[in-house]
Amino acid sequence: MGRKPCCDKMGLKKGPWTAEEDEILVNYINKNGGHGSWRSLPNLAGLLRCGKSCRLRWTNYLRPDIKRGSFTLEDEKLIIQLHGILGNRWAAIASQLPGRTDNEIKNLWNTHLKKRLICMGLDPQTHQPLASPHNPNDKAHASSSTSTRHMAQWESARLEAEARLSREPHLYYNNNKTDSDYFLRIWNSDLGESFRDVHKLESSIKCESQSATTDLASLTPASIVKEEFLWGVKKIVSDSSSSSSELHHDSCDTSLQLLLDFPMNNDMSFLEL
DNA sequence: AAAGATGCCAACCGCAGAGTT
DNA sequence: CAACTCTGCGGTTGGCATCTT
Repeated sequence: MGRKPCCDKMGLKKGPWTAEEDEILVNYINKNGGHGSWRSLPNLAGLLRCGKSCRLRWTNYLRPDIKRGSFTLEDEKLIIQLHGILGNRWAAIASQLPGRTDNEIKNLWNTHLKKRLICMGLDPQTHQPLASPHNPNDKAHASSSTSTRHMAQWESARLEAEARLSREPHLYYNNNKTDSDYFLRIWNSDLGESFRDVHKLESSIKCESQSATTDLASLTPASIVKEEFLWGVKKIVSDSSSSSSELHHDSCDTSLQLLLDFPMNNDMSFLEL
């Protein structure tokens, strides 16, 4: 659905912000305990800017929790790892680096990190070795990347949920509306913890004896915890979603399957470069 | 010293999704 | 349910700073 840009009004100032404008904006937000509606803020605060420009200036520069200064090596490494999982989803990446903005990370990526990956012989988009005509590792890489992609899929969902919760913490307690939020909530609960323990145990048994696992799982308390966990997830979904569509159930089932296959030891070593 | 190239980053633009009327 | 508003996001750009020739 199309919509007119908010900056089409004549007479509104564009370009770099002055110290006076910054001060007006900060004072207004501090005095009113928040920005309220961005659209009406410029009029109320007495700024000749559009709301969008004010929001950008605040979120990228004036916010009190903004971290200034250069990125550390650890930060850069984390950004590269997260980019490998999330791609160009700068906001999701920024949510994992407190005090850093998506714009800042995007700029860092475009000016430094992208080039660094290219220098290392890696494709900055896929993080795979740049295609070479006779690279013997290509085949092995393709098969290993399948499992990595699977884990990345789950991690991506988790990060998105965390990003949402960090923006709107109230969602943690009520009105959870998306699959990722449901899963994060129950995943972090006591039930989720029990499930992880059980699944870890089952996995180790499976390594030792493939055939014994199913019988064991069907008879021990492990299966009960597992069933209880899955029931809990489904219940949260059905309780919270008044209009459950076919699509919703499909994605729920898919996520459940991913959940069951996700590594249980929180080992993120597969992210290492 | 001057001109052009390159790097960097704040800010803008337009799209999309969610919420509201 | 359509029309509209608000907000967030990612891509892109303008302009200043620095480097190179």
